[in-house]
Amino acid sequence: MPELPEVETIRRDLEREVVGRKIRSVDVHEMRSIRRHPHKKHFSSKLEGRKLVSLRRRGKYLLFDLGDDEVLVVHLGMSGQLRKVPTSAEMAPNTRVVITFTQGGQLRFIDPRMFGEMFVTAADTLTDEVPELAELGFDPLEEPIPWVEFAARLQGRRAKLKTLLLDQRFIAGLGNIYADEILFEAGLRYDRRSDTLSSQEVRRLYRAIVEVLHDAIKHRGSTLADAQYVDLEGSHGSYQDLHRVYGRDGQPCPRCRHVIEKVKFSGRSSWYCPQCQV
DNA sequence: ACGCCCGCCTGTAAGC
DNA sequence: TGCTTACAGGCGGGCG
Repeated sequence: MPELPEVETIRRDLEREVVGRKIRSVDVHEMRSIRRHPHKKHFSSKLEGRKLVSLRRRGKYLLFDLGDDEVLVVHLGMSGQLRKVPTSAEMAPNTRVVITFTQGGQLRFIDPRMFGEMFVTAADTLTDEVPELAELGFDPLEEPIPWVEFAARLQGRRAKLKTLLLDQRFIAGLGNIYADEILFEAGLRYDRRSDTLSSQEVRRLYRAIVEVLHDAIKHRGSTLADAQYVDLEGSHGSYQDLHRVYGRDGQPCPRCRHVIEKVKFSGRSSWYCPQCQV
């Protein structure tokens, strides 16, 4: 799915193209995509007539401020897309929710696998009603922490590094692609225990997190061969061309030329260089 | 508290 | 060619 760089790319597009607009009508084609609501009307009536006042991102969540203390929460899951299209555009397969604006144009939520979701909730009870948001760890770009604090948090756990990077309660926004790319950049193995890092290694890891994410945003995220991730306009990202280990088993390491390996780690694929990641 | 597995879904590619 | 299986960027729950 979209990870932090892809969600941030979409957020910036939405800010320019959609924020400030007023919602005329909402069509829900699939209950599963609004599964926290008891029925379609319960969701659509909370949006119709409202304005998208502003938009924030926390980790992989998009939070639209609707005014009147209400928030539209969007999580794209594994295959979710948000597309801004003219009202006359043909309906793409797997379109789950359609939001029509008063000045014309639509925002469409397309999601083949339906792991993504949208819901409206009160802003002041957001964290009570949505525990996964309340428990979200720091966002490395929106709420960076001092590296000594990061060091303390790593020291306080005895988990493998990749497990921690993927744990949204520890750090918000990373997924399988960027966890692997960050660990490569930092020169650290996926299975290195978090409490064994030297302070130099902690700094390298923190710097790698920030650099890889910034770089990926600069290139508008990663679109893999399945083309599941596209931006608001339907365009691909280009950061996949700069991946140094993800999906590159059998190819030479860009740093030391040793062959990149692919392993299974807690049920999913991981790529790394066995020579320069320690 | 942690690690591991499953289920949630559809779509695609690889394997037989 | 056609069927089966594995796998895919996420996440929550349950189990030992």
